Amino acid sequence: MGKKDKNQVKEITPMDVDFPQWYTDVISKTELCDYSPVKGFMVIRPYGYGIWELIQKHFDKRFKETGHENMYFPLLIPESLLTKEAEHVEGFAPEVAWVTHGGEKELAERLCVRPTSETIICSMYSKWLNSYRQLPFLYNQWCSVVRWEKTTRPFLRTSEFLWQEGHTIHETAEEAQEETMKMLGVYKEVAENMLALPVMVGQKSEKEKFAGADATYTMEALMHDGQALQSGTSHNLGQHFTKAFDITFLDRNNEQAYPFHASWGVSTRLIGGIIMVHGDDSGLVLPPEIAPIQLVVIPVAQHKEGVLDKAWEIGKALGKAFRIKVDDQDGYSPGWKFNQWEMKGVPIRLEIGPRDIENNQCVLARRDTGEKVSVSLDGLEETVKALLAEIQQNLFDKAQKMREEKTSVAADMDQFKTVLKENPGFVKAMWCGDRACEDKVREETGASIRCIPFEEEQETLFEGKCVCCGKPAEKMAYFARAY
RNA sequence: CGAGGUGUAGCGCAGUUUGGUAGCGCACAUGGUUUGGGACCAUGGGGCCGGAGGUUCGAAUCCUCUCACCUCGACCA
Repeated sequence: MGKKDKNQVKEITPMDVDFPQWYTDVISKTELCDYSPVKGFMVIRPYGYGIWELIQKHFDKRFKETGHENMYFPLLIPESLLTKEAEHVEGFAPEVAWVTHGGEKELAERLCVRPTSETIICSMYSKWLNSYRQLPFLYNQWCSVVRWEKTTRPFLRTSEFLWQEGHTIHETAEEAQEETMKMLGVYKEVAENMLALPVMVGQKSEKEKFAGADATYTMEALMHDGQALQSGTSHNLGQHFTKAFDITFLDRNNEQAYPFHASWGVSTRLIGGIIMVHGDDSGLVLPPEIAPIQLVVIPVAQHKEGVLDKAWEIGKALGKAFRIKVDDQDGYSPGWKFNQWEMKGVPIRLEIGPRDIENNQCVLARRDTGEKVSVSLDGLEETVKALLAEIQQNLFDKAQKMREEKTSVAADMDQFKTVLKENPGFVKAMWCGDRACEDKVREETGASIRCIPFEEEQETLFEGKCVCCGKPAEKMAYFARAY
């Protein structure tokens, strides 16, 4: 894009100048969300909610394909339930909101607004489960949760956020682990194929794991500014909650046993990830799979005979196969519309004017590259379909390339600091497993362990010496500063 | 919760130092000319200057106290 064009989008601060400002500019100018009267609570506007609905659709489809059913649990959880699992309450207590009154009357027991639903769900599971024949329980719920955050940012960290939480119960530890890994795999697949977000997957350190889990697995995406975003987590909760909530069943040996539990979630934070991975100085760039509008038809010289009719004819035909909009607003120049829809991240713009109609063609402009081509109106649906697929793939490839460019290795602390400063992003380094080393890296560099990759992705760097203490280390970890 | 910053029309800002009729750009409305990368002319509507106290003949401006929001840190999806 030329200099002149860049200057035309006056409303958005360039990324290089001020990345956080760029982010807030983009979300407000594109009307994804707005601030509400209550701090930390955001209003998701139609365009932003449209993206969320599509994200939901893709994940929900895969959840159902993997055997899960949706359900819904209440918003409020009695204090006595929340406090049953010790690690869990310790982790969440500082950020729960409490309901103390019903009308004017003080409640006998205060109720918390769910920060997550393990406790209320397990309290019900214990009523429902009797026999191994009923297992596994494969349930999910779409809802919102509240965590009273001190610092909030739209989509990335809000006091209330929309998410899904899957809660499954299994006969054996192996099955719970299998489910945990399977859902992490589903997350990665949808993130990469539908949201075009390349993610690193792996395990969280003890320090970073979920309060009340045996193990937490995560997918981590890398943003344009080199910071990582935890984009989804899958927890193996072992028997922490099943024991605390006395969930028991008669097993195959006719003995009472505690089952094994897994939970997994993704949230509206993903929208923040999409913005910060794909966006540019002109605004949003949306992957076709989750774009509320995949193609916008812009009539040129629309006052002229036949132009609007043709635009609508094309729009209606394409509308059967794609999510489209015909921008026939009067009083805005085509140039203004071009910029407007570019800012909104619509993958393809279709221009149709008198010259095109004469030649039985139209102009297609792609958002990801800015490239414009004239194509025939014959076979247009196929052309558009292929182009959308190409854009989807290109966005993923670009993001992956960016991540690779922003990934460094470090042998020791000095090198760690240098590479992180010169090329902010992921730093691959050996880690001995000691909490002290993890803390020290964090303290001195601001980077935390984002994930410890699985066997197949593991490498031994620098003769297996811990980046911090130099002692033998078996595992390589991905470090980064994070949102 | 620590450190900075900002609150004036829907949005972006000037005006505050030195108190004296509340302004500019964009957006909005109406009419007209335009329309292949943010068109132009004319006319018009819109404000307890975040809130509460105080000083003063007079406060957006000075003083005190508050509230909200943004950014950066510490903590989390």
